[in-house]
Amino acid sequence: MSTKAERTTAYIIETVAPVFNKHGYIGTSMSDLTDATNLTKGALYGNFENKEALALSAFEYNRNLLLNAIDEHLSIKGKAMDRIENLIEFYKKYDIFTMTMGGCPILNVGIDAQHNNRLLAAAAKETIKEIEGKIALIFESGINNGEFKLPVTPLQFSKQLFTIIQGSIAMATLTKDRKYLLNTVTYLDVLIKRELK
Amino acid sequence: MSTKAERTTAYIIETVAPVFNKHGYIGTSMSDLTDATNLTKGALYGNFENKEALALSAFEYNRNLLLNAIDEHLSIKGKAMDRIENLIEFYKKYDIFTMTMGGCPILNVGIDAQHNNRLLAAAAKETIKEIEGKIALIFESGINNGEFKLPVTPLQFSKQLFTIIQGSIAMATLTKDRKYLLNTVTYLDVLIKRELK
DNA sequence: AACAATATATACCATTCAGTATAGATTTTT
DNA sequence: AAAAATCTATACTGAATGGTATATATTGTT
Repeated sequence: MSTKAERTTAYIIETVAPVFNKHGYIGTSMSDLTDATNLTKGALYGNFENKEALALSAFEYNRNLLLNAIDEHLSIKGKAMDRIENLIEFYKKYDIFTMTMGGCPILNVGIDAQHNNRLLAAAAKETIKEIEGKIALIFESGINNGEFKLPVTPLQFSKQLFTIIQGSIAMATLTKDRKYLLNTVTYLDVLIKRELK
Repeated sequence: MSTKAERTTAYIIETVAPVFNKHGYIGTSMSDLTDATNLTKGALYGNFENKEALALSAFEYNRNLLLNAIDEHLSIKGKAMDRIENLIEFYKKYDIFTMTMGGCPILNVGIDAQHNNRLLAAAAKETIKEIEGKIALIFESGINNGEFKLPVTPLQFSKQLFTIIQGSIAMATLTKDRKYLLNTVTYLDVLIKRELK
């Protein structure tokens, strides 16, 4: 069983995560957080050292949700190609998935923190690396199984795939139009099948 | 000849634009702006109604720099395909181009303003539409000249092209690695030539 | 149930925030 | 060059900022 303190710490992170993700590090005030949590400053500062620690925990929380979802979609039974397609299907509905967290945490935090907070910016960058690595592993297994060949290294191919995905996320976010996700990610599906043989 | 007041207004916008673009609307304080301009609040508030008007003018300034550069690269002599390739070459060095303004204004302002400022968010969205339209016009002329055919409408093709470009911009920004621009935009070049015939 | 440990609420701190009134300086016009 | 118009510096608001000290509740342990 978890102690009460652990549960409130978890509650704070969950509640605070979408607020930080939406309004950014500077754009989020401590009073925004006391409003959202219905707790007082004493409670927040009792559980976290300062605003920065809160923001970092909040990002880590969203990041884990995302990485877990990616792992889940990449670990289905079947060929490597099936796993990649399953991931692409996930990104078609990425806007719905990130709804509760208030948008893509990588994009939001990464851009927001760029010139405002070193640790957050580094965390976003690190998350990208992790995702690229996960996708690359699938491509690698597909090559080793003799399932397909790639024109470039698995990591390079993974990077280009994720770049297009992140592009459609950015465009869908900036224009508030989910068609960018649907169309481009669908196009991506066609593209990969053509490239891999 | 321009009056002194017009020149200081222009000076303020130029000086303030990269500050807003880097630190965002909320992340930029009026004292940041007095520091950057070496002017006082009186001067700033004498030339602009408030912080929001300043931020809007700043974005408009960066946006115009970008749109002019795009127009320039799309209006060279030659076939439609040459113009598109010339634009792609421009985006290969986009990080250098946006250096002085502190990064891509569409991405930075669009993401930053998403939940913080309606007008700025709308302005970023509108700029995307304009760029997509400009690119679509070139594709249209290429079709009308019998230069190539497209698998989808010119605007749709333009949107997908720009999505991939914006993806490489986002990734290059988030990871501080310009290889994303080089690789993906190069890949884009190959892709288009294959798709268009 | 009583005590110790911990968690939360309250009231406060100095600082910074966007914005303003006004006086003085500088242009522009006559 | 004098007068009118405009622009900028200074000093100031009240409100909000992140953070803290401390008192009061609420836990967990004996």
